[in-house]
Amino acid sequence: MTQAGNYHHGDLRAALLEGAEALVRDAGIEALSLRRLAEQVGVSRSAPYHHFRDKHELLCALAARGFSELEALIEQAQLERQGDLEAGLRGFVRAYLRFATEHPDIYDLMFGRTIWQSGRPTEELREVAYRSFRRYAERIGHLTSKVTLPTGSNPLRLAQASWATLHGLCRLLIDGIYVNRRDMEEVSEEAVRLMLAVVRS
Amino acid sequence: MTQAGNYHHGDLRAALLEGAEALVRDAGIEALSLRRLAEQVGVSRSAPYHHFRDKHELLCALAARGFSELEALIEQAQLERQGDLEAGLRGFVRAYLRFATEHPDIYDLMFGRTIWQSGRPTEELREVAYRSFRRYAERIGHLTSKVTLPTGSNPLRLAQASWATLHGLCRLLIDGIYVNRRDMEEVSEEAVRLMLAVVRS
DNA sequence: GGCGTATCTTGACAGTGTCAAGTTAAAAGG
DNA sequence: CCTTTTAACTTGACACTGTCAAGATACGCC
Repeated sequence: MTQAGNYHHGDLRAALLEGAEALVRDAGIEALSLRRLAEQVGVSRSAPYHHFRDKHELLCALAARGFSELEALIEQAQLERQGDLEAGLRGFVRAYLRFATEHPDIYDLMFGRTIWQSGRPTEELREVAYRSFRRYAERIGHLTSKVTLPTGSNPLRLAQASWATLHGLCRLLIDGIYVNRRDMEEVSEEAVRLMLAVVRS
Repeated sequence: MTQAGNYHHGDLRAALLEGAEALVRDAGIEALSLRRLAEQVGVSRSAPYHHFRDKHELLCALAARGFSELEALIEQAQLERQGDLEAGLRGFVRAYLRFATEHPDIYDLMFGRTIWQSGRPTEELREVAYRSFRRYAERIGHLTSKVTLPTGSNPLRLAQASWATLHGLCRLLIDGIYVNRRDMEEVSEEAVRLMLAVVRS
């Protein structure tokens, strides 16, 4: 049965993932080809196919890693820093933006249509992705438990809409439509204002 | 000098653009290859290179077309239908979402990192894209000219943040992360509530 | 009618993802 | 300890892709 590892190479699967991440980090996602990756890791071009059915499946594994990191970020966020809702929210938004801009290609992979639209996402990926959002929604729900939302609104919808805002900001930034980082910081503060306004109505 | 057209083929440039759009519409963006396009139009594989420097340049032209359509949508929107701000806004948001979901690949092209991040966008594209947003910002500005925004906010920031929200919603939808269209309609109403709340504070 | 030039074609190259068939080496069973 | 099974890996090949260099073609202009 062999517990996945140390055959000829050692642990090729892990090495591939690590190599892929390095390649993406250093040269961008379009530089990540299976052949190049294989060469860099030091194995033949079709060795990866014994650990990933597809290039697509490798990308899913990469994205899943990203979601794990994002989930940690969400859980560690102090949404109410010393009772100050605005400061807490702003801190979280800033952290989210930093995450996206520090790993733009990974973020693109995590939320991009390559994975979700065309090829079907892995079960593993779907799980960790949805769990991330659920955690976020829970925290937003807890945050708004003491206030009354506008008629028609509810915590889940607010969570979805606010995530969409956050996500849109990140995309505009990492896709290169708005290039000025400083500007985007101010826009993100405006986004915080949007979120707060609905809570305080 | 020959005003761009009717040599051997007739007007290859236009035929290529039309063919590309059809190809994308019918089979998705990943089915659009220059060779396939050339074959479909009925010319040799490298004929397109006499009208577009690159594949990238053809994609830019395609995206520019999309922005023209989007600009028309923005200018025709009735943001204040019979004095009802909420109904007008909701109508616009719905129209924007419809635009994105009806041409998902084109929308992805218009705002995707393929064009804006990696290869530099064409001058033509940059112009029409920025003009679209400027028009939107102007309309939002006009809309908020009668109310007082929260301290720190201003019409431009509001326009940017609200577009980000809209854009984020579209991306989540067309990238296949949220698949339920009905749900997204409700989320978009929540987004409208967000925009309205900040105006009414 | 000849010339220049824009337009288009053919051949070629270096990439890509992926598969089929063969090889190696580690684990399992006697 | 030796054989058998089986997972891991390699090599060769195929059909694609974008792009370029060199050649052929046909149109507009003088």
